[in-house]
Amino acid sequence: MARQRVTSHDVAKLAGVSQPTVSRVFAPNSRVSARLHDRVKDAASRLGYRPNTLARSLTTGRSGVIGIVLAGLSNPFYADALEKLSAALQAQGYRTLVFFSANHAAEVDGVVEDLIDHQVDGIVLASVSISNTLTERLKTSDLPFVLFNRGQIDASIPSITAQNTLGGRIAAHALAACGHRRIAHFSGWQQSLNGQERQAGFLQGLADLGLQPHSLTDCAYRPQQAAEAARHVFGPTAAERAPDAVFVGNDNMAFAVLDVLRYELGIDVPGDVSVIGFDDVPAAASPAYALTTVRQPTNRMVAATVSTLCAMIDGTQPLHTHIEIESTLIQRGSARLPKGWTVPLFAPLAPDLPSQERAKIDA
Amino acid sequence: MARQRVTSHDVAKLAGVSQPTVSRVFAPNSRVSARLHDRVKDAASRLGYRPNTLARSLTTGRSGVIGIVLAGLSNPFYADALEKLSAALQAQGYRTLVFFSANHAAEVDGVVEDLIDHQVDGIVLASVSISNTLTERLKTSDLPFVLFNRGQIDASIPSITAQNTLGGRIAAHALAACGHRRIAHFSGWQQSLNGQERQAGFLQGLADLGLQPHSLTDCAYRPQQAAEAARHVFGPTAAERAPDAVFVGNDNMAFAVLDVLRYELGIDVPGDVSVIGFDDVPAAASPAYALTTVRQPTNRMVAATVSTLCAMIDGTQPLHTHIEIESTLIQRGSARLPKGWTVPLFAPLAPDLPSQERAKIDA
DNA sequence: CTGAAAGCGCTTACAG
DNA sequence: CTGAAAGCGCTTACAG
Repeated sequence: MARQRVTSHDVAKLAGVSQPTVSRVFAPNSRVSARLHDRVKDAASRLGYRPNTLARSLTTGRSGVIGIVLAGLSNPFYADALEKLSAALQAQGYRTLVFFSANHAAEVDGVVEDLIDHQVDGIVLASVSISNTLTERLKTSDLPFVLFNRGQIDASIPSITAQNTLGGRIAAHALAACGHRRIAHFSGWQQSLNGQERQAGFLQGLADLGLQPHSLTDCAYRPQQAAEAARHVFGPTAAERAPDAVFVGNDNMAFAVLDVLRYELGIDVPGDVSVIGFDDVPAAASPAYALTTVRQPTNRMVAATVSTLCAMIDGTQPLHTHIEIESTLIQRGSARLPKGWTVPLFAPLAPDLPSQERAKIDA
Repeated sequence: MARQRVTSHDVAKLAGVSQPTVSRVFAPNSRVSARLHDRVKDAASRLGYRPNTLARSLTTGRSGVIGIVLAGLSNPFYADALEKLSAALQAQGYRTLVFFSANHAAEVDGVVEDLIDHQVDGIVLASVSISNTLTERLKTSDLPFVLFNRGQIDASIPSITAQNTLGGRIAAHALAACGHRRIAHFSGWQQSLNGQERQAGFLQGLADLGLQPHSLTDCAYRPQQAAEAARHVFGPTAAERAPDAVFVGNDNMAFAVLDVLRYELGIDVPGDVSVIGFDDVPAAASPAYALTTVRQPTNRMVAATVSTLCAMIDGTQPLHTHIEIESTLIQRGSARLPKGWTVPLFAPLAPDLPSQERAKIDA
């Protein structure tokens, strides 16, 4: 099977030049006389020649491909992010090798070895479950990588997230402003920093107001678990008095909660219960959900991720190891906020991780 | 920047063997004595050696990567398909290089050149807008490729789709069985075979019953255009009598139609109007939509795609150039079908493209 | 500006 | 089973 038969040697022969000259004609910045240049271009197009990227990568040591590791695409936040990451990377001249790894840490680790074998120039880790041993491995591998939408205790590892803690705090204040006092939280995975921070912010927000949470349920970012939690906490068999509001750890879970509330339990949202999500995925804007939610600005998170990674690849120390993009509340119909209510200005939070640098970006 | 420093030479030196022996230890089927094998493995793990895939690819001529070209992920059908394609390919030992290309044919073409340069072993084209010149180019390039969810007039090009024509026909019969007589179609892109076939099937189904369509609107697979069409056809300013049912070219557009009908126009679905979609994406099952739809069996389409592509890569002629996977109606709440209604058994359709082989798979 | 030479890190006949 | 040799298709100093 001889695909891609024609090489620079063939072109050289036809054009009557040396092989390196052909190579130079196709190199970004090379000095070749106009005469030879044209002769080579001519021969190349007659032969249908295109440089073999693999061979180029082998000599230059740069493959021009970035690996992206994702848990999956069933959460539209990641589908959107992947598409945007890929576009932004492509704009920088990179291709993207995409790996999906379910949430087993072992699997993620294997995937990364694979990525290293393929000589990727850098990695974006966008999977929530990344073992610390893996990030350690990656650190020693000397391969540039950044965590997308995934915090990390280790302050030296570059990561880009939204303001998770602030977002949780905003949600608590908003729900309280609706008049609710029995506010539950169906949280994201409490083994992930994202999940922890959103919950911590939520508790902080309640504390600001002298409130206690109705209950805290770890739903692990799984819609099914969130639906279960909704049945459990709002259903007829609930042990204690049901909450009158719930802050859900992400939109994808919030949709499941809304479905259970409205169509299984016959609860009116926001008449009886208010719901606030996190992410602002496209479906949140659909009138079928009209989900009030804390927005993660994907575009800016992607831009920060790509520029950080590119800087690292080019050998520049990134300015900030951790970048937090502003989270804002998007008001729609699932929480009965008073007209004209706006998020209060909080005193800046003491960083919950003292060693962690934080850069608030507002471009 | 010396990443991946350690090579087979380093390992060879440490293990006291020749470099090719190291190579053999890491090759799938090589004969190496147990003693040397262990010594090499040992040295390799002490050095943290892993074979350089790029170098291997350069010599073997196989990169182990498959290119996937997609228009985008905003349609959850493709998000789901991408994840499954990637998993199935990975199970066959392939990695996936993913390219998104908006719907400009020129862009898709550029992407494919890029893929060829990267020495992919094969390509899955899952973008609706692929120029015929491109498929021609691909054919001459001698690179195995298959069209996923995208038909092609040229019968020699392998493609895997659902039974689009049959699906459209089923939708027409189902809507008629609801008692509707003014049935509109908001179609998929009429420049694509998928869109054409679904519409042709729909018209055929109506013709079976002696019916005429209320109207045909090409919505190009864009939810926005479908929403526009809904406003236009069902809105108060509609020129003629509004339809009482609509078959929408895919689910993603159907959601937009449902939103307009219910929340902008106050039309009861299915009380006033029945809606049927195409795809059966996960959100169709949500009670917020409860969309009755023609199912495209993604799993089986993916399996057929991967096995066809792998066969081609291994030099086997694929048994069928065109594989159509069975389409079935999923009954939910957006069409008021009589209890117990089932799809009639149709006489097989004369193939609308005489030259095209068709294989109905029912595994 | 251009060519001859060496090398990127593997694999694969070819001998032994 | 194992090693010496050649080669995959490029790029990059090195001379000229």
